[in-house]
Amino acid sequence: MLEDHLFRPDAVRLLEFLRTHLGGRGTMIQIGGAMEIVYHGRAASTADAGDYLLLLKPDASLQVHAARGIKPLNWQPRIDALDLHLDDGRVALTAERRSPLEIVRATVLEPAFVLALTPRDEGGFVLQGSEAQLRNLLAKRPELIEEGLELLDVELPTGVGGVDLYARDAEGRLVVVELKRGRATHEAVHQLQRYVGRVRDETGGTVRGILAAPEITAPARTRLTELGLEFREVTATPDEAAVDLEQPGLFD
Amino acid sequence: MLEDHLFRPDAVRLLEFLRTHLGGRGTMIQIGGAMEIVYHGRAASTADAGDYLLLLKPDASLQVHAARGIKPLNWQPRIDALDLHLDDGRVALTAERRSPLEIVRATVLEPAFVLALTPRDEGGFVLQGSEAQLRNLLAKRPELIEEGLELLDVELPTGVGGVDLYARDAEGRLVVVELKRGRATHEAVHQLQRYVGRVRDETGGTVRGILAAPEITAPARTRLTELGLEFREVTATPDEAAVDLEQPGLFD
DNA sequence: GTTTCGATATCGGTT
DNA sequence: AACCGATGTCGAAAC
Repeated sequence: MLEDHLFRPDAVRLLEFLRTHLGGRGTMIQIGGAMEIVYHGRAASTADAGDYLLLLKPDASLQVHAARGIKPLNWQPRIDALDLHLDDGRVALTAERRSPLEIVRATVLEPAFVLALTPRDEGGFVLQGSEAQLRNLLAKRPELIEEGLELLDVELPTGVGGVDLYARDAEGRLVVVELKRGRATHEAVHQLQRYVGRVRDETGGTVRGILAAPEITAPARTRLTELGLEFREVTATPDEAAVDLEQPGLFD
Repeated sequence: MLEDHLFRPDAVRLLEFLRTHLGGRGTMIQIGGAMEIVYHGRAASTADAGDYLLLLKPDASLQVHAARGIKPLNWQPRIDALDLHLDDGRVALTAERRSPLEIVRATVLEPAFVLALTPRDEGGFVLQGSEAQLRNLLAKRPELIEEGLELLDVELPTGVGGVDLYARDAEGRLVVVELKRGRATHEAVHQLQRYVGRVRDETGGTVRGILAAPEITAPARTRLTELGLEFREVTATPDEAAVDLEQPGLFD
């Protein structure tokens, strides 16, 4: 994985190292040390001289990490052009992106190390517990929401967004179900309200709205009740979704 | 910044390295090499053996990066407990978080390198062009939205969220302004609709609703018009916000 | 390409 | 601690 490295290189050697390794397909470059970072695009930012980690991945994404936080200080999801040059005896790395037009420029003041990595293709990655999985589970077992519920559609487009689950209850009334994999907030309540209103307008009949989530915030619960909508607790544990996945299914 | 390192260490030496350096305040650890990653918490995931970069920052955040993407494969914004032990001749690093209870475990199959970094405190970081800055600018210069607009309040709470700008127009009508720093979507339209409805209910008078953003999506524009609401283009360029910042201001 | 929506969202502010 | 809203959100799927 570690292809090459330099410790405390001078600017010329760093530049040479970068030019050598940046061409390689599948090569990942990491620079650690004192830098200044400038970003200009959808917004703009400047980071004064400080120690940062700059990571350039094989997919042409770039991120600059400081000592804190999951999120990088600056980043670029995809770089279209990369320029390297010496600027006043320092390596300046300018990453440009079109659409939107943005640049991130790192001026390397004092490089502590630079690594050239060639990670092998990553293995499989499986995530359990997404809202999509919960939706598939409930689509197959609508009785987990309410006994007698008959599924009509999944992800039904309404013009104001897609209805997660569209169904008919035991008494023949239409039911709109909005799902959340985590704690539902008042935003989810308003989302449900929009869907219910739209379906009412389109069908002219009685339409129930159910917010199905493992939890709901107190203010959201209040607002939900005011609007005549309902809440159903559905446990979205990864385990249950996994159990579901073990069975061959129609929607997986 | 680079305090210590090992290349291709065996498990015992890696474990010793980690135990030595993890205690240090302000120390950042990076492990690169073949690993397996397991996550269990709000969701659950497994990553098969592959080459990853594991980054443990001084703020007790952890992230594992694969060869693609800005976002880590697995992460933990804050670790409450870290366990290191040898498992079948391999270093297993288990990071636990309470509230919510979650774990990320990395089993290091073949470490390529490990670094101990002590980044100096980062320098200043300034971001220009946030919605908050746009709001401050427009609060000081409401005429940029409409001539004759008189500001009444900023971030006025309404029970369904805060109104970005609350004002009165030249003809004495109340105006609710919803701001977006980027392209406004139908969510912004519905947000504005909620605010306008709430203010109408509370005041009983005529209330105008203005969505102020640099752009608006076509569907959002259609819905906005249907609802009798208005759009005003406001350029949220970092440059203009920066110009504003150069003047000492009330809201900065 | 645009739009939409989920996310282990993260992050910061306020209550 | 819960709640709320912005984010340079990112990223993927649907159209």
